[in-house]
Amino acid sequence: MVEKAIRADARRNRARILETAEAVFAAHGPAASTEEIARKAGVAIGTVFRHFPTKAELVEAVFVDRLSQLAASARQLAESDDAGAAFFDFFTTWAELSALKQSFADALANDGVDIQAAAERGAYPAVRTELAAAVETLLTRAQAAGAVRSDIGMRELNALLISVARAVEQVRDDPDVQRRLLCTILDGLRAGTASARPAES
Amino acid sequence: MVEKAIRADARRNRARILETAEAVFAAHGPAASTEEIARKAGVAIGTVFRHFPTKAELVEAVFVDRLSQLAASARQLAESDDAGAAFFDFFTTWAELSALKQSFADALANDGVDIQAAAERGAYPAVRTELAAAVETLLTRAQAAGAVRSDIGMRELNALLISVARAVEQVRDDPDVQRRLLCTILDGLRAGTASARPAES
DNA sequence: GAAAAATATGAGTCCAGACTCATCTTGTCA
DNA sequence: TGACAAGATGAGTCTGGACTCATATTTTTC
Repeated sequence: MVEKAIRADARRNRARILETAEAVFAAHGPAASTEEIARKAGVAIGTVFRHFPTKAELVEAVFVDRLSQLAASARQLAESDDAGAAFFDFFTTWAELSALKQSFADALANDGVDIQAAAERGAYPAVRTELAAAVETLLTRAQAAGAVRSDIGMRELNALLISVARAVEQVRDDPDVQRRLLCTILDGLRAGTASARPAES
Repeated sequence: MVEKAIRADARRNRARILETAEAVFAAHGPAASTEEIARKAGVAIGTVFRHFPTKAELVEAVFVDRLSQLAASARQLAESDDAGAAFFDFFTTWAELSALKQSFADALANDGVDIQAAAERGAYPAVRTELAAAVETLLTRAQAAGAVRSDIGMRELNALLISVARAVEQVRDDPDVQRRLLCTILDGLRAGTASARPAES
């Protein structure tokens, strides 16, 4: 069962393509041409299609990669003692990780318009579910701890996360603006904001 | 100087195309094909190109239309006595108007990626400036009245507006979720949330 | 180190969608 | 109502970008 027949250069190329695709999608959105990715990765276009038979699969691979990172981060934070801090930390991590990934937010937003085919099968739905579960844990615990307003659920949070990713990216040139923006949104999420308003850092 | 040589049917067609384009872009994003718009508008594709020589110009026309509406709304609200309410009302109007316009939010977000050429000339920049000015008035007055936190400026607000448009649209199927989402964001914007927290409606 | 298998190459195919234009139709105006 | 210019038509052109495949290069294996 241990498939070990992958040639070393093939593995290297695959990683390189994935990496490049991530950067290119971030810069030009998922509409960026496969040819550009191939060129920047220093391989022929045929090589890209060998590893990712369709463009949708390439896009999917990039997202699965990102989502995995975020899910891992969420799971780790879920073990923290301070449920409130864990929640807000995740939100911040999310904003940071998303900041450079325009296409990421896009694809999440329409969830299956750009990557219809891919969204139905493969690793994508699994990772997405995984992430959702981890985030839900964070939210529930933070609400139980009285740190987050209790009138919102996963749908609200999801929509908010996606839009935060976009908003933050929009002002990526100015970290101060980013911070204030994030702070504003987080303040809205706090439970009965009258109580636990920490001093501005 | 009064150019009055526009044939009646031409004016009708133009309006029809604009209207249809708005709907189609809303449904499928700005990548929707010109041919589809022509078909749904009941005209030949050549007619679309007669009125809007390039696709970018068609997209621009649709946005200018929307932006004008919003600018008008903002200007009107700016004359209200209650600066705080005016600000929050505008936010709500914005969210509603944006709710059905995916491409609208997109185009605003990247402000000149999809419509590069168009953004540089024509009515677009003018209307955009107009809207920005009206919104700035609303913000400044609301802050002066102590209704909105004073640590944010137009950049933060802008990014927030765009993200709200997206977020709201994402959950357009559920008005309750929409309301809670908007409420969360507005709460974050209020000044020293400790003071003026109205009862949950 | 040579055969075999896996992988890389990139010119070429194919197609969708923007845009053109020769020709036909219709509103306008006297 | 006739004439003519503005407008409409849609088959056809052109282009960019996804995807293929015959051939050339590696790796791997023994």
